[in-house]
Amino acid sequence: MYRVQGRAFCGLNSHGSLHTRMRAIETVRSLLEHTLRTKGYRWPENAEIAPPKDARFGDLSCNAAMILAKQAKIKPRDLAESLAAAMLGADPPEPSIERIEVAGPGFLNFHLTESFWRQTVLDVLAAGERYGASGAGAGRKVQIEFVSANPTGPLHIGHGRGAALGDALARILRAAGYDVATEYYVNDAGRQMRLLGDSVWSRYQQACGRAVELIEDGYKGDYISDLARDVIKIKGASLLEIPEDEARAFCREFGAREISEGIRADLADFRVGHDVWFSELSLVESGTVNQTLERLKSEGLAYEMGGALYFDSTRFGDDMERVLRKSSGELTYLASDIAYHADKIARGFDLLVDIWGADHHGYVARLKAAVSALGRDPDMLAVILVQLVSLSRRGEKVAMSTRAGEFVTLRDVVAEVGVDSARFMFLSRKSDSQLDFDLELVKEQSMENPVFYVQYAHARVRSLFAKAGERGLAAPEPRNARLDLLDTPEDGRLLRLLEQYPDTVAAAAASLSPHLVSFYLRELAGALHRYYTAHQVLAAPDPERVRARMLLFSAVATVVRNGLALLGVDAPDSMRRATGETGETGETGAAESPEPDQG
RNA sequence: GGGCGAUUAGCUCAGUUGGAUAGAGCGUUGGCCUCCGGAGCCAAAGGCCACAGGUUCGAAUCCUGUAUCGCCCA
Repeated sequence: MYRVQGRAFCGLNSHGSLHTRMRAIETVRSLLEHTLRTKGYRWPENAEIAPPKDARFGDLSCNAAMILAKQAKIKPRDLAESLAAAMLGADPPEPSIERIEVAGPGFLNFHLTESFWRQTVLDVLAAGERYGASGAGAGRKVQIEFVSANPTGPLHIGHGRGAALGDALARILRAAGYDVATEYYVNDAGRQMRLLGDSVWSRYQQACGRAVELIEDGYKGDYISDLARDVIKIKGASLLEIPEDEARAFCREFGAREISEGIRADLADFRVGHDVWFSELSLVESGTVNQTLERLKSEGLAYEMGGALYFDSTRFGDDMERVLRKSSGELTYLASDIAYHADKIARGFDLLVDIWGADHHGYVARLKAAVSALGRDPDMLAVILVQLVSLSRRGEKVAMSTRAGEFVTLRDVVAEVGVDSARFMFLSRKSDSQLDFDLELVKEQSMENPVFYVQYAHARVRSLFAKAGERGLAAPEPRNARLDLLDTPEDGRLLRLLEQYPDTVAAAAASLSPHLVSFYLRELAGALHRYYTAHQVLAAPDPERVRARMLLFSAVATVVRNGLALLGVDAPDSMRRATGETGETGETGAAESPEPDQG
């Protein structure tokens, strides 16, 4: 997470900071790199400077000597000793380094001065909500495509996981200095849309009294009947009078539009927005798909056989050729997916991130092959596969069917547990592990759901400041504050964590892993709670100490707030109000009866 | 039959891309309110990192097999 150099995701990590003051890792690295140069060594490729897991090993630890030892033909510890001596004797001396120790097989352990860490409070307060932001991404253009569910039904909880992930990733990458665009690809062409239209059409006919069978493989949820009733409200029975093709088309377009609007509303209520909604149909109708296929053909990467058109993806590492256009003339999803990604590439993105459900993993190889075929490095496409979410209630699995009464839609789940809980839960797991989402545990607000633990840390500070206001204590001025009074172990812990935050954000961005932020926040909140128990703030021994601790707490609250903002989670001033309700006030019915709707 | 992902404490999960004595929360057990919010804090117990080999100074991490679970494909 704190790698200083090496291969991060697609090589996108680099360095940069909004702060004029050197950060801890940069300080150490710069000193060590300079020392290595004077001794004729180069910085080893995979060396890293990172906080060790055991605080006894100092603030930052580096393994460079162990890596260099082999080529230098020196014992690792001997090399480390000579490097340490050289660094301590550097001219001019590095004032923020207190001491350097050689330990274990040859680690260099750096202890920085307390006054270095105390400066972090000023950094945080000066940067405010920008603290943690960096230029690490150097403005590189990243596109994140996520959710992209077919507009054939409401979003379910699995989509929610992808939505939370994509949205948080966008926020994190923006904070880390990337130029981010988010996009939803609407599969509004093809067979599934026909099935949707036909499903509504058959329900419509039934509702109008015509005895027809439901179509095979059609969509069967209650929302289909609802759509059919909506059609009747608009059109009455008039669709029965027009040619059937037109009636089906109307049902299809109407259904897709209604469902799309529902999806947008669900996402908005989940605090997720996309910059662009991109229509598959528009690619087909504009001829872009056919142009792309022609291009592949002319380059010898696609060929006709038996009336069908094949993409020769095997030459790019896929294990079989893939059909682009069936002999019936129908285009496959892959055909428009390739055209879509060609379009993305043409828009000049440096990195494309696709977030898919794990059940689509079979598409990764062929789409990467497509990117290669389009003449680009396949690693410019990063596919994040989100494992499925299993829903349970008190340990009992909740069936993920569309049967009435099951809480399967994202909307229902969010109405029950709240946006904050749901988002934090999704973002507290790495994306490629399966997630068990227990509705009762999440709702109970027990520590099984750490969002409250983190939010409480923020609320604690805020209510403390409210109390300070009641007592006539003014918010202290950072200038001239006696930060040297932040001298307990608990102070040191908080200060170091505050300093780590920008690295955490940059690491989360570079590895496309929002869960690093949520784990960080749990640690920071824990350190705050511990501090709170160990020391008094407003009732500290002397006024200077009160001011110093208030500044520290203010900085902690800022970082908690900033971190939660990256996850799209609220940072409340008080936990006294119900936290399950968020964003919009619950619309009537949403949180009402959990009983199966017998209608 | 092929492929992808997973397997770490009783449960849910981290583990900084190969580093030092493997961590957290929940649960269990035992402590902490004269004190700014106890939705909190402290401590203890709990591990053959699925299994077997291999690579090297060093492996939960990388390689090869095997087992189990989930999912895709034919």
